[in-house]
Amino acid sequence: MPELPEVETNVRRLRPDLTGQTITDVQLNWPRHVVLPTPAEFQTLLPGRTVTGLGRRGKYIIIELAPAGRTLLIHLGMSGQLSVVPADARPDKHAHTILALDNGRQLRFSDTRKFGKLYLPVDRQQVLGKLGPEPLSPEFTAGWLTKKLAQRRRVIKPLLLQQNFIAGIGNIYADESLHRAGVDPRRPANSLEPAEAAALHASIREVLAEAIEHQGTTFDWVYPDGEMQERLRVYGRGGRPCPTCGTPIERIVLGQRGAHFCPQCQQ
DNA sequence: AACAGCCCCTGGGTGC
DNA sequence: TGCACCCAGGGGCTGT
Repeated sequence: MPELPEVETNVRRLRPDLTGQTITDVQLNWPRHVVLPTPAEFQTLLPGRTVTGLGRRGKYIIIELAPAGRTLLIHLGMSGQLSVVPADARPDKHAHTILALDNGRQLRFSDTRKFGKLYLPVDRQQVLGKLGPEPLSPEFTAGWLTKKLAQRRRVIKPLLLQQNFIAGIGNIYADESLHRAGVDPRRPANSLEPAEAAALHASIREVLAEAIEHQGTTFDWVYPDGEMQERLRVYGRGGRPCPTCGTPIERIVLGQRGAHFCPQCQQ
């Protein structure tokens, strides 16, 4: 499940392959991936535009284009993957959107579960405007988090997943951050003491930064579960011992979503 | 503001 | 080997 670190890794890998390339053709094999404008407009607006840079906001990939006036935004959903390959590379039955580039290569968007989304807005704020702060940016401070948590009665774990609260945290890193901070995922946000909020702030940044660091070396984007599991302390480890204290990890459902935590370490 | 419920999808897992 | 079934998950939407 691509969260902020995986999206960031994608951006870094794609940047050298895409920057400076001009899109010559758009193939839409699953038009419903396109949220806006209409698939037909998407198809006519892209050819002739050149990629001038790549960025990220939350879990969105931002592809800057020239001439300006439109920005390509991609959300990978749960199973989305992007790759740049030669046009004659082996066809991929899940490559639902294919952008032909003028260097004979293609940007392929594959998404087996089809939760991904493509946008080509005039104003990117139309899509990104409601997102909360970037957790790795300077504006995301312990003070900010402490203040915001005090204002919310919502349970902390589902709150961390709200993209309009903080951008980029998904189920995996929410669970991992709470474990590292020693905070029970069921606690109301406003029950956290300032010291706990500060610990959570630090944990979120550490967990995300470490994950980004590791994508570069071990994470081959197609999840090699072995590598992945080793790194995760609670996520997906229900029933297995907590790496810190040995107590079996519990798995419960919170806000319609699986939550994993150590009942001993997280209070 | 909060939250339950539903929907979109499909590979992978389980039970028969 | 195959079939029926259930589930996870990001996020948008509706209804309470």
